[in-house]
Amino acid sequence: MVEDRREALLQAAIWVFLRQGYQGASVKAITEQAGCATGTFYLYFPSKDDCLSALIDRLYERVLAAVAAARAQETAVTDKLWVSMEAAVRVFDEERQLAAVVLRDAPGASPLFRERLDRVRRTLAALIAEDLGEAGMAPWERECAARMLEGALGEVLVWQMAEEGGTARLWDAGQVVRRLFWRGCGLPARAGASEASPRSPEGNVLGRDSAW
Amino acid sequence: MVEDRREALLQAAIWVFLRQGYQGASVKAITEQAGCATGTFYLYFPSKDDCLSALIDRLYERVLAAVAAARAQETAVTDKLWVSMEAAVRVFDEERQLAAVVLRDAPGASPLFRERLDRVRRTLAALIAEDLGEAGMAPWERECAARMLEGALGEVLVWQMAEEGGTARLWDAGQVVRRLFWRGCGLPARAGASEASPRSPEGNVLGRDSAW
Amino acid sequence: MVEDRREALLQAAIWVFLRQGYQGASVKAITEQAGCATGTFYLYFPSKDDCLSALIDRLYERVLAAVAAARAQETAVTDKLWVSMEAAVRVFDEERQLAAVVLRDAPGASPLFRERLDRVRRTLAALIAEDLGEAGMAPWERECAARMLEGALGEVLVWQMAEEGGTARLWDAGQVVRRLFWRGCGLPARAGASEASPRSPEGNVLGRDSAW
Amino acid sequence: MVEDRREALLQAAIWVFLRQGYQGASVKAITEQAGCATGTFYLYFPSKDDCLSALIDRLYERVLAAVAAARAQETAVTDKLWVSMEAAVRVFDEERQLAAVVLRDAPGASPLFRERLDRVRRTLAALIAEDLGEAGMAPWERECAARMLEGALGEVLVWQMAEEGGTARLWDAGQVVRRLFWRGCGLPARAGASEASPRSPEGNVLGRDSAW
DNA sequence: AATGAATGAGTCTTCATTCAT
DNA sequence: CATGAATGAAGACTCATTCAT
Repeated sequence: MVEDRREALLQAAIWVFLRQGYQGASVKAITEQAGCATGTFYLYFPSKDDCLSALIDRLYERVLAAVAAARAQETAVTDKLWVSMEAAVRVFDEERQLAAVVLRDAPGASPLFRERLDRVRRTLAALIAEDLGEAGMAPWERECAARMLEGALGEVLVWQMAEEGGTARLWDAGQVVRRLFWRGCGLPARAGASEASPRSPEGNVLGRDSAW
Repeated sequence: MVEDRREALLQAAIWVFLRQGYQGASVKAITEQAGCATGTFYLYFPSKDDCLSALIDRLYERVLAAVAAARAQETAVTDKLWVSMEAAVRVFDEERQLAAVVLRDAPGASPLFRERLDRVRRTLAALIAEDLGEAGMAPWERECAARMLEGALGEVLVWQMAEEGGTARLWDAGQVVRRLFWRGCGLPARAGASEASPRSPEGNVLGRDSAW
Repeated sequence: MVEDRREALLQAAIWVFLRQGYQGASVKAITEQAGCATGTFYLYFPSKDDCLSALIDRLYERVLAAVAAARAQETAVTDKLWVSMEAAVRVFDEERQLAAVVLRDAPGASPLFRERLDRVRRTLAALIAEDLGEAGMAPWERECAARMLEGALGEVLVWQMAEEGGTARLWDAGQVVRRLFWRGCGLPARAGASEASPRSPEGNVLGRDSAW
Repeated sequence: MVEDRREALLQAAIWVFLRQGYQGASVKAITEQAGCATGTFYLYFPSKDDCLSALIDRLYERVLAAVAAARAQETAVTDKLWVSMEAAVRVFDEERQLAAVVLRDAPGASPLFRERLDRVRRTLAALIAEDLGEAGMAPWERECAARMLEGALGEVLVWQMAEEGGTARLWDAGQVVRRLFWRGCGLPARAGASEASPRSPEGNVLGRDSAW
């Protein structure tokens, strides 16, 4: 089916970009990984650039959708912020390779991607900043804090992805970031937060008694 | 002088990488910007890759030197951490273009750079983690927190560098990150911290009475 | 019907070749213009080359047929030559797009087309040369003159086709060429020749009193 | 020397275009013929297109220069026209391969070349038309006649170039065209014209007694 | 030390042609 | 007959790197 091919190519692109970087990856390498001929790539993407753009869009569609869905469940502003962060971390965790490619390679690949990435980032940052505003933070700090959160999550993701042997503990790391950010913003402690959503097989690494 | 040439080439490389990205920049563009012939580049760098490597090294030499110098002035662990962050922000602010190139382009350019970048990052992260350990944070959280801080500072830097019209407020943004991180880690409030080192012309944007 | 499809493809090919040139035109563009799928093209032509070959053949079949028919009406050699030229111009005028494609694109496209084109040209040139021989011109000049006539008519055609706004006056231009060639060959003036076959809507542009 | 390389590439391009056509010729084939590497081509021409453009310009620079020089020697209008034609034929004869490439391949290669070619053609046609005007021909016929002459000379050139075995008699053929055109325009016979400039080794093929 | 012309491997992309449906 | 997705060879062009001067 048409969508299967496109999907296979996108997955292959993620796989190859992750290993060779965007610039280092040739279209030939992608199609070989996808199991089709070079020309086939161009039946699904106008250019190599458009392929990466599609990946960027894909990641943020998923993040935005998850965040929107999570927020819809809550009424209180701080609750919305709290679940938003969780939703974002969850998507990063589930789509870790896609996320690593987009967050690591796209910014340096070309101003084009930077701009595209920034559009969605601004959307997310605006959401977070809005929440923080309602929580009483001044405008400029809000923006900084929102960007800080994005950078922190991205870095933690890329860091964990680089760990050898599939021992990545993205989810746990995401929880740490969330907690630290939360407290840093002076928001009210959330009792039992950490136990609420253990996701890593080993269970939540943060003990109940942790000052965290 | 030999060092002048090398320096001119490094500056030219920063200038060109910042605008075209690492992969998008040709050696020819760099030498033209530096005012010398293409071949001359190879008298000072074995390859284009080595040029970026030199920039990575340069940034971290400066960061590490500044951090070390700042720490030497303090005795208390929390004080060391506090001034370390300030020192890092100061270097990022002073070498903003260099920092933007290294933090934005290097990770996506090749595994080679990722590795090199990671070596120094680990050094810094270890320092921060050590401080946090003495401040009572558990080992795993410490690492996460350290990475988070690095990611946050990098993101805020790149974000501000992208702002049009030279209105970048790197220093202010760095302060916000520092404060938020500090509180997030549950470290004791530092009275009057923000007023201690106003660097942006407009003065510190965070008013004395800010909850921050 | 089968012939309809083939005809539609040939018309589409003319349309596309005229705008993009033979090499610049893709089979896909032709089939899109013809309203069918890419593969369908190959049910009617073994290759893209054969399609242009078919157009070359088509033009010269028509020219040769018209010339033959016109000549059959006359008995005197000079009369045969005179009406031959008129017949050729008429076909070029009626099939101006086809003629423009064949005369403009085919020679440069490949030795293959040059050869094919040349075969028919030789046929026509031989006819003309024969007439000129009976009119007393030496063998070598006859050949030159015949080629000259072909080149002149082709050039005038392409020139007029390039004129903007559909103001092409192919027929008139053809008449001028015919007259000039006729006199150039030292053939006896043909009284009232120009009035005999006004074809352009505006009527013959050459007034009766013209030295021409 | 720099100009040598460029010249070698242009000559190689003529050689290859003549045999394979413009589109059929690869840059690799040109550089191999010129004895240098593929990339070298791009040190001298921004693109393959620019190479053909340079050839077009070169041909017409030479034609225009020769025509201008010839005209400068004459005062009477008909003399100017007469020597103009001779000059053009001489250049076509001397630069026969260049001329064949430009006249045969350029028109079909792309609208770009058509336009470029047409600019110079208009210049030449205007000159001829002007002369014919002073000789009493009506405006519209003048233009037709000028184009006709261009087409005739071009066709005769390409025709002769296609002859096998280097037996091309371009100069002779050009003389025939000139004579026929001259008489066709009703211009006064030029006594002994043909004997004035025998150029082909075999001597002028047109006997003194020829009606021509 | 400096130059910059030359190299040629490698890239993205196009497109004539095929063939399973 | 018709389709149009798939193919893969080929081509224009780039650019890091070298080296004779």
